[in-house]
Amino acid sequence: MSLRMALLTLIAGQPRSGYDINREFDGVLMFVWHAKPTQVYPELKRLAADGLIREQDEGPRGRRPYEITQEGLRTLREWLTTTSADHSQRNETVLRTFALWTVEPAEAQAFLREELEYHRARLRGLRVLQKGLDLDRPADRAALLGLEAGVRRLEAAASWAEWALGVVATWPSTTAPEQDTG
Amino acid sequence: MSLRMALLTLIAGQPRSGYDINREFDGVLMFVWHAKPTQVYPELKRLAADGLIREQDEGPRGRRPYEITQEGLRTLREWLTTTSADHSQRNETVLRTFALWTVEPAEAQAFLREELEYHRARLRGLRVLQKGLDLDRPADRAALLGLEAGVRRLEAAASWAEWALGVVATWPSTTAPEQDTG
DNA sequence: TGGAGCATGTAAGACGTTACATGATTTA
DNA sequence: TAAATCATGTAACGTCTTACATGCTCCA
Repeated sequence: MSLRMALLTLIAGQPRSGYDINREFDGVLMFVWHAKPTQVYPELKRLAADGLIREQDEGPRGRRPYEITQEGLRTLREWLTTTSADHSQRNETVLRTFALWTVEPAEAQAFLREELEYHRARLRGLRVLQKGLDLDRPADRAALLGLEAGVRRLEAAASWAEWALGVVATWPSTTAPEQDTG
Repeated sequence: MSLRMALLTLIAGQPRSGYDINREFDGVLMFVWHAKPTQVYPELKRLAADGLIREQDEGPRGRRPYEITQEGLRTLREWLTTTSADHSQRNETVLRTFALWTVEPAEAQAFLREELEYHRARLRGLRVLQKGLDLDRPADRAALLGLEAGVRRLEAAASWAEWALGVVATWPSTTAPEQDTG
């Protein structure tokens, strides 16, 4: 259900084609929602068939931009005000962390260093995007909040990885299990 | 693929039945991984058929606890060391945030207050769990890192919601659009 | 003119959820 | 002895991914 709402949210902000949406799913929205092109295009057709979005005139290079309809906007508002958010998440970084005790501390540290680097790089990207917003546009004012959520999450993830690296440094090797020194 | 790894991770930490695992997916692991009982039970059967886990003697009340095998542990280590984590995420709270400009500021604030309360409540729960860990057990040492990741994420989410409430307070009503006062 | 990227799609299969089913054990 | 909870499952359906297909346009 939420893929529909993700598409409506993007198109409500400004008219977009499937291709535009796919680029967002690969970029900014990677930490919010994502879908493959093969899922996006048929869903856009369905939204149009249901009257929630409308195909605009074909743009350059065969683009098919969609705009939101009154009915689409109404559906989006209803979703926001009458249903509550699903808080269940899937986070592979944390899942792997729970299994880290099964590998050598050196391997665990390699994993954490990779995570640290990844989150730092993403953080830089988000901050650039945040500066590009036009706060006179209501949709961009909301995007500011959304991007700030991403920035704070990435900062938390990066500082966690740094902290975890220090903790793992104190772990005994798995092949030479801990022994008391008494 | 990662559901298998989530199950292996849990069972590697200590033997567990499907029921145990379902309770974890509903509780601690809600921000890490989740699956419904109807997906968990068949997957456990498959893992056992593949020799990655082994059914122990039937416990009280018809419980069927599984323990990890050497082959299962080897598979888990290989996953950790030879593949890298998928960082794509789905976060309905942030998705909804991008659409918040379509509703009245008062409705947006109600949403943010609900989020704030939710994250604060979860945070308290995680901190209790973290205190219950036995750091002499390697699996619990890894769990400490995992739970800390959750704590930091929830802290970030709560402080973001507080900040966002302040920002939304400055938004003009959608029915009475902004006008310059000059 | 040939390669990279633009832009949209179909089909098959894997993964995940919802609805439903079953029986045992503990507690009131 | 009735209700709540424990504990495991099947079937149908919906969502998402992977593999494959097509043609256009920009740039070197």
